[in-house]
Amino acid sequence: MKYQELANILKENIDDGSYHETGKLPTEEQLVEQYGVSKYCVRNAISILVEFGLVYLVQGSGMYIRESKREGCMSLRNTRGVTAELKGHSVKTRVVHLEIISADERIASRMKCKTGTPVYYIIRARSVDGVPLSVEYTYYNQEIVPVIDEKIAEGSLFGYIKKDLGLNISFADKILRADKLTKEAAELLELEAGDPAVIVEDDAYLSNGQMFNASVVYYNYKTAKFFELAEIK
Amino acid sequence: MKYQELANILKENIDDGSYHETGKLPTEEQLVEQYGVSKYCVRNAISILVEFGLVYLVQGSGMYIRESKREGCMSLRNTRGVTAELKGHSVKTRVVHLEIISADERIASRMKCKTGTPVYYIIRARSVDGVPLSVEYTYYNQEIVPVIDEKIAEGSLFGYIKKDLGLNISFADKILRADKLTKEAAELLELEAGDPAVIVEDDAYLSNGQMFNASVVYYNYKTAKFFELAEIK
DNA sequence: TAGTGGTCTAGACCACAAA
DNA sequence: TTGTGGTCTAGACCACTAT
Repeated sequence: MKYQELANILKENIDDGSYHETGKLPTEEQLVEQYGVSKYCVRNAISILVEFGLVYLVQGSGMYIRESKREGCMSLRNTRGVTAELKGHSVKTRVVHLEIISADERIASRMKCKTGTPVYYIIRARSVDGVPLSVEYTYYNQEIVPVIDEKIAEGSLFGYIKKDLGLNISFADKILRADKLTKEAAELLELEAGDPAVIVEDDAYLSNGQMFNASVVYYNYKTAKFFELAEIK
Repeated sequence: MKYQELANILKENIDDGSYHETGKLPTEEQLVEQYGVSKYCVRNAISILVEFGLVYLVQGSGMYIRESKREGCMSLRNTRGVTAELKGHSVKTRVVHLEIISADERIASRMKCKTGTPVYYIIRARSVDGVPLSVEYTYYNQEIVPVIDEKIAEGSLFGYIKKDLGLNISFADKILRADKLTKEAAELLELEAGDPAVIVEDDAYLSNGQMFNASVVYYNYKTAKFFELAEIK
């Protein structure tokens, strides 16, 4: 994809400070000429930069560089796994619990599967640079993901499903709220029961529309921050 | 814009259940023919639906309808104001405090303006159907927004800035976390000090790149939920 | 009025999914 | 193999900004 490559080039240029003097990108026309691609590619590349919050556009005026303060924050939109998100830090995952259970009504409804379907129930605790970050309670439909062992669960489960199983993960619904920590989650986060937590409920789907994973993650309120870029129209 | 109109039509069709039987939209080619527009328009329209989480695309297969459980949830990405977001409910805004102050160093750094710049400092409390939803602490640069009175602050400030002042609001950076409520915020939310809260810090910019508004909003953990759609690539 | 981003068309060809 | 979404081009014209 030409436009993805162009986006990468422009991203590097921005990081290099190549456009620092003017604070804006070359015009569409100039980019078309410089890189020998069509306007379609240029606009597609730019829209990637916009999505990442690197650039904002003003019709009739130009494409301006925008620096955002996402440092140390996690993205809610680009699910690339915590490890990739917080690179440069030591992210460790500990598997607290791992078993296969038979879906009761509650779980079946949550997982959009039949009661009795075998599902993995996994509890994982994550830490960043030695500080607890999150506790995750997650279910995987075993009919879709046949094998998960402790070693696999210590790494990126999404990565495993994509690369090793060859399944196409497509999208996820997330619901985000705050609540008091349960005693159990508090212990794993080295906090007190009743302390606040950001809670993210996550339903993940394959490209065929099947839900394969449902999870609830409790985040350490002292360290976890999320960022979001909103376009206002 | 043809593609925006087409998106609206398709959105209605989806709500009507016109595509219920197959669970998917007509093919791109069919839409091109049916609506007499180019593929460009069709794809732009579809990408709006994708952004809203109404549809997901599978290359080589089709465009599938996707229902998400955003009911009662607020969006972090599409900042249209709480009132529009939660329509069907009675959203009330009470202005707790409103004054003009001179930016000290801390505020000037936060607002990216010079110390001494006059800024509005406003505290607002919102309720939905009589239940407290949020407490907002917000600053507006008075050099950009010259006049805010209590009546204006009771309504949509963004709407006022856009429609009445004719300024172009472009984008916002948000940081999201959880923390314990202060005593003051707890009182306004009818909760206890130390109770959890989702906290959203918001920096809003005009299309010329100027920041005009910074705010911190504390949400009632018993009622406030946010949703987010993540695409996984 | 000139510069620059946004919309739209027509058409070619590629990549992936499903039968 | 056929259907369907994804990429890419060339070119016309519109809408907004800045001067």
